[in-house]
Amino acid sequence: MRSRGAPGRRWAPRDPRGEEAGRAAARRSRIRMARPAEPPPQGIASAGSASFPFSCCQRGRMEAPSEVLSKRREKWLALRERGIPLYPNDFRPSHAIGELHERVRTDPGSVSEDGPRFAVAGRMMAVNHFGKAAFLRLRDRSGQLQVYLKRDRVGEEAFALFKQLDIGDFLGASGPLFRTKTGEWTLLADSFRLLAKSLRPLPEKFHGLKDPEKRYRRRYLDLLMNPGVREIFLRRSAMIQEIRRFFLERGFLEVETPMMQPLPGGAEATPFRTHHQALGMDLYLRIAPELYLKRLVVGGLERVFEINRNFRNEGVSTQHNPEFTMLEFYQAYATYTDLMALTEELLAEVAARVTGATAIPCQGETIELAPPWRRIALYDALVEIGGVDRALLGDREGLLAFAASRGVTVTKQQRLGKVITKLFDALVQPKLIQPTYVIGYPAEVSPLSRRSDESPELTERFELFIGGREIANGFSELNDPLDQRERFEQQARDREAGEAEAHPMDEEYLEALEYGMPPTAGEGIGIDRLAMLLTDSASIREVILFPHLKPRD
RNA sequence: GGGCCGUUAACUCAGGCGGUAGAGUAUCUGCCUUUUAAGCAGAGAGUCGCUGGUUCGAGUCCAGCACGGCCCA
Repeated sequence: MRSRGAPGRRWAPRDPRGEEAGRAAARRSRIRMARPAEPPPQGIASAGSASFPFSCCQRGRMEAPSEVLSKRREKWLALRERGIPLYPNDFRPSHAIGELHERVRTDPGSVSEDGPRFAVAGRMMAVNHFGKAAFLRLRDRSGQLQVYLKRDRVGEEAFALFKQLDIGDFLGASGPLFRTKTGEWTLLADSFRLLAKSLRPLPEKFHGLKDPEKRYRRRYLDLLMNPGVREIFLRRSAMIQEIRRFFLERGFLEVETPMMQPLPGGAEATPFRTHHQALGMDLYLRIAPELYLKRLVVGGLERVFEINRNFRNEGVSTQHNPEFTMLEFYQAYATYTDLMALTEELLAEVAARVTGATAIPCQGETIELAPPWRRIALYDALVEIGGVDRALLGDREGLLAFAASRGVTVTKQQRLGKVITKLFDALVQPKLIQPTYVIGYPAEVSPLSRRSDESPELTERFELFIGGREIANGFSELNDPLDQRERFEQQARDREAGEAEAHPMDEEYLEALEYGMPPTAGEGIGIDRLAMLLTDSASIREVILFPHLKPRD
């Protein structure tokens, strides 16, 4: 039924040699009248019918449509009655709008009112109506272009149709480019077509869409109306591409490991539980890919990385979304020291490529990502930055009292290492604005980390803090299967003592270690947190397209 | 989980001590063939988040609930 022949192509002169012929054809028939109106499909009401086949959902409830919505529906039905195709899909733009801007920038001489014709398609974002002419703005993925529509050029019938169209509709237009008297390059339409009709008005053009709830629930409108939002997600995407390139260049293999796991390991967190019907078994959404990635190192994939989602069944905040994206990477024959150097290089390079500089703005301050970064031992940080008396560090009871005095809540059964990290989170972390590695974590809070050769109660582990937020966590991996078994056993005892998030015993992982894992270092970097950093966003919801929200009702 | 704040037209927001609901944008009608948040004239548009209470009378006061935001845990 759809015409794919010459008549259809006159709207899309992809072959420059066809432009002249196309223009002539366009003059002959300025509006592409549709085939005779087909009878409406069964079950779809026609104009005047009591029930409209449209969603009446307003603010999450079913309601009578407002006047504004009713008007659009009436127009929609009227256009259909006239046989205007509301959703044709055979228009082919000859250029993206950005390509036209590039052309007039680099070769303005080749473009004029008498010059080549172009066909563009996009959403109509604004229109200035005059009596017998109109300016409108079409936006596509690459930019925005003004189109000038004159009745005596597109024809009376087509112009009358245009007057029935709305902001938000998709249009295709073709014609030459000219400059208005204010100097703006504008497409002088020989013809246009409706490509998709909209039934709902876009938010107001000047104030846009501000209500955070509406922005997140209807992110498409947010993307349309708030230019900064689009920039954030373009930058997030660029950031991930640069990270991927960085690791691929260094001989890392990108892999994907299970999201549904029979045992949720690799981190301390409450998992989401799900169920496999056919297998009749419970599964957990992963809280980390760590144990699977290390199995791959056992299997000889000495450098692997994964960028993928983790799920943690915890509260929602400006720093936490139940699902979040994590980069994890593992490198054999490396230590946590090597990873600290690698991470400095990674983040400085990614920041420079994505933002243009290694110094980035962060909530009113400037953060310098160029190496080297500060490194400080956990206990020194507690004393020097957190104001903890050094004499208290080995004294669990004294620390408990100190924690209570600072309003840090610690449960009675929690062991010393846990108290230490809680104090750190409350007293030190918010002050670590410039990139800082905190090193030397107690073994009891690091059940997967290799012990330090000098101080076996500590591990070869670091956490990276930037802007007061934890960005990365890395360590030399524990590859001694006996020590690993003992750590798991201690975790099991902690769990029995009430630590619900203690790491579960994982016999299959231990079996893999028993086959032998080369000395390895591994690290996880929170991609959402990094995106917040590189876009200067205060909330994680600003860097996640569809952050978790409760359903309305 | 706790505290504070918010929810009024499609969008952004006003609504003093309780008395018939307001503006701008958008929409509709008329005029306008180089506008830029176009302009001029006119018109229409609301379950004031939900439920209950107080009151002759509730957008406004009270209670509960829902959703969201910020802070704390």
